[in-house]
Amino acid sequence: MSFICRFAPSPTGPLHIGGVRTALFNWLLAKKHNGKFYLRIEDTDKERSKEEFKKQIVESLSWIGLNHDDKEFIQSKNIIKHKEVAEALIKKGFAYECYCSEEEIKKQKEKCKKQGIPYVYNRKWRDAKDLQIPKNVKPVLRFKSKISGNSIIKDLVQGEINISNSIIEDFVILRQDGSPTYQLSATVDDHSMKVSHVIRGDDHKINTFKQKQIYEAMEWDVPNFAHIPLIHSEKGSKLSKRDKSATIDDYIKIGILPDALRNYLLRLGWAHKDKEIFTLDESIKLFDLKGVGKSPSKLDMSRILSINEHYIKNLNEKILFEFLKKYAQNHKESINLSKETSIIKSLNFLKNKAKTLDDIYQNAKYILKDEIKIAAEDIKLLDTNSKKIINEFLHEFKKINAPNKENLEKLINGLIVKNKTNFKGVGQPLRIALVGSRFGPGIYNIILSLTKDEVVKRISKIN
RNA sequence: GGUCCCAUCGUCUAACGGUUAGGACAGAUGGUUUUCAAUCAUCUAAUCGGGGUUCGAUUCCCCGUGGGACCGCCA
Repeated sequence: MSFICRFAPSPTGPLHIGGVRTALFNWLLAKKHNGKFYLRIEDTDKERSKEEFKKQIVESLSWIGLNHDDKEFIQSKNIIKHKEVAEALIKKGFAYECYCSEEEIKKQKEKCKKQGIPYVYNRKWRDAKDLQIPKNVKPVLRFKSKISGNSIIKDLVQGEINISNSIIEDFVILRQDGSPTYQLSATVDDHSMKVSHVIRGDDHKINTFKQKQIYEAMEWDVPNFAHIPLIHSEKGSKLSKRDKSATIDDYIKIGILPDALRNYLLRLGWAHKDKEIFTLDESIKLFDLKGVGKSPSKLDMSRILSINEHYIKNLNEKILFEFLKKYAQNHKESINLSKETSIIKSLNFLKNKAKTLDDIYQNAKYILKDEIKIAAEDIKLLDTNSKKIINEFLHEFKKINAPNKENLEKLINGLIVKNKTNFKGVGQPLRIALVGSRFGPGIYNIILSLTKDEVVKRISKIN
């Protein structure tokens, strides 16, 4: 059996994390079975579709490594084909024109609401040979849905879903302006792309019953369906693009690594025993739809951070630096070329303090910037005694030709004894002088990550 | 309101019908340390309720309850 999967977002907003997970599951299944993974941009809503969103979607997917086969499909380019299928459905007796005005429909809905009964289009024009066609109304084309009986879909995640056909109305497949609606376009495209597995969000479940009828009317093979539960916001409702930390850009902005996000998303609603960390290869090998749970899961930022931390700690420093460099370029200030080597050298301790690329960037600021600002609260800590101590340090430090951990340790231990203080008594003022804050990396790490001149310059400034 | 779906620690989840209900994140406590972190050790914490079926139910069935999705000429 061939596996042809697809991710079909509409470019009406930035890609959010639920969409990324849907794409991931499709991608994983395709890779696992040596199949295809396509990207289809569903841009038939001309009003809301924007080129910038399409770009953002494509870039986000490529950022997280979900590369698609072939060029992306642009749905609007296939409209002619969709209309041909609409024609064919008319010929086969599965579609009809409906001349109800929008007001008429609206009235019906209100009436139903008042009576407390569910609205379904009343099929007025379904068999309306003797109805007078109004001149001022342009028709829509509706699909002739089944009226009686039940329909079942065998969902690969949800199991069998059984509904009564009476609740599926005669849905619109061609708008007043003649353009195809989602139900038609998606079905026609899935068929012509030979999609074998449609993996999408839970919110499409009802659509499946509509689309299935189109497949059957056209005598096309019906693909497999898998509806995965939605991701909920921390509040517990469907994730919307307005939620904070919903779009993938929100995560990129704080410096989440693509692999970490991929790993997090994989584990959200899917598990393989007690395993938490999955390399890309492992996830391809181990992923299956059977392991996908049926209940929605909530987003958990601290979990994302923790996984990200894990990936940062385990990343080769050269690669980590490339991420950092790119991150700084896009979201902060570019890293000056002259600072590159000292940053790479310092990454081994910087990364141990970081949950995100932004943390690394912030902690590395004292290397990146030639001027350091001392926080107001920390200036207070530099009293006369600590100034005296760091001046003594400076005096001795200048004599050292090549600073290393050993000779620095000797120097500082000497100062501790001489001043009858402890490590903190020497370390804290030094850290403030060199980094601008009482928080920061270990004091030896700081000194050795700066040039001798730079250390001298910064300490000399304190007086 | 109608239809459909779901239900294990706060969160993500594991557990052929037989486990002291496991792991991870978060939280708490202690050790280490040079500040913040990190790290190590320990701890707290869950099968929504009620009925069945069964020798035995987290697991199967029914009913409640709670949560969610859908109900567009959006996708």
